[in-house]
Amino acid sequence: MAGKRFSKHRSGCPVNVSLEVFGDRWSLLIVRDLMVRGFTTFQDFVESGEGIATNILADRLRKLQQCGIVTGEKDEKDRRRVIYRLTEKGIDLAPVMLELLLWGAQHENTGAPPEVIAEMARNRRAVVEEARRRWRERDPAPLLPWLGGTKRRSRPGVRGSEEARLARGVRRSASKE
Amino acid sequence: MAGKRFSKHRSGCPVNVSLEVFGDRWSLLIVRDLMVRGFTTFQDFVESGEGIATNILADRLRKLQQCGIVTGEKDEKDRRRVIYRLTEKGIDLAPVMLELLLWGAQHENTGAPPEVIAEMARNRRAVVEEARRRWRERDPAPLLPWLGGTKRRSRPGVRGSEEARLARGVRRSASKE
DNA sequence: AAAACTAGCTTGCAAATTGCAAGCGATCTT
DNA sequence: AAGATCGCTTGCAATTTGCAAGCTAGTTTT
Repeated sequence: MAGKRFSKHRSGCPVNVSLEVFGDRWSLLIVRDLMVRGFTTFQDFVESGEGIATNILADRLRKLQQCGIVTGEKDEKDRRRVIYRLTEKGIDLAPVMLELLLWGAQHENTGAPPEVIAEMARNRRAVVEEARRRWRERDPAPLLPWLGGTKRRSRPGVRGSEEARLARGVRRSASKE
Repeated sequence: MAGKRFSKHRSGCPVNVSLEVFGDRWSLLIVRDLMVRGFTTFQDFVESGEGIATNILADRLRKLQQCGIVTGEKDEKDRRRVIYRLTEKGIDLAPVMLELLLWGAQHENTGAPPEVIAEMARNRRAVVEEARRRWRERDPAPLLPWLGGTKRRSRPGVRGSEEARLARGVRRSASKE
């Protein structure tokens, strides 16, 4: 009960531990796609624009499962498929993801519309809460349509000002902040 | 003016761009040490516990300077020394760092006192504002004493409940959130 | 002012990780 | 029964890392 400290980690600093888990080019992109783009299958990631190699993808999915951020279960309807989902530990990365997004959008040359970014920065809580809601209710519609890979839209036509509503903090949880 | 999109990046997604800048094991640890431990010199990082190799350190410091997160200027008093500091773009990573810290502390086995973490989670704004204040005023005292490498404490003896005060959000900026 | 020392790198090299292409077994589809 | 598809695995070359050693400009000691 009192022998090993911080098990396998190089240092007990939480920042270091977090980076040991997903401090590389790909892990958080996978989490992003699960969280924000409604991806669920291996194929989704392979076709996902940034061009991850399949061996790396398989490796990262395995590691993310091992540390409890992602689950993978066989699809009932097509037994070849594995359906990947975020665990609660995984969806808890939403604030990290959001801050990463805001920083990148504010300081680098990205494809994100500045007004939307500004609104998101103003309504951080609402954005995170919306991400959580989608995860809870397994809503597969992508959270940020301007991200590009808009596959699997639920009802085509309802979307379009989705990100604007979101950024404005329409959801009830946005009362204070 | 209308030729190349998103200059050198693989995809215009802000998350991807951010990860291209500091998505590796070491970059954010360097930023952390500059931000919360008051590190300023090459030597500080070398002795910093996690054991970064000097070639990697030199490389990361160079890259962080190239993308405007860090500056390096010769020390007036000892011309061998280079003093590294965060730019404003660099200190803007404080929210990312905080969320990374909170996630790690809440979900992994780390050395962070749970009560302090809980308080920090409750007072995110105050913590970030305190980090900014220290950066603005060039206050070299480490922000998180329990992080370990407590070098260069300003007045030894005043410390000890520093992190507790911080977490409780003592600073004026913590009024709402 | 010579010798010894220090800070911040650079270099060389072995080991690990990555990217790319091809292959493979299990599961649909026709 | 013959493809096509899905989620991987394997092989291999290229890049990146970790470790030790060296090197240069500036500093302290003698």
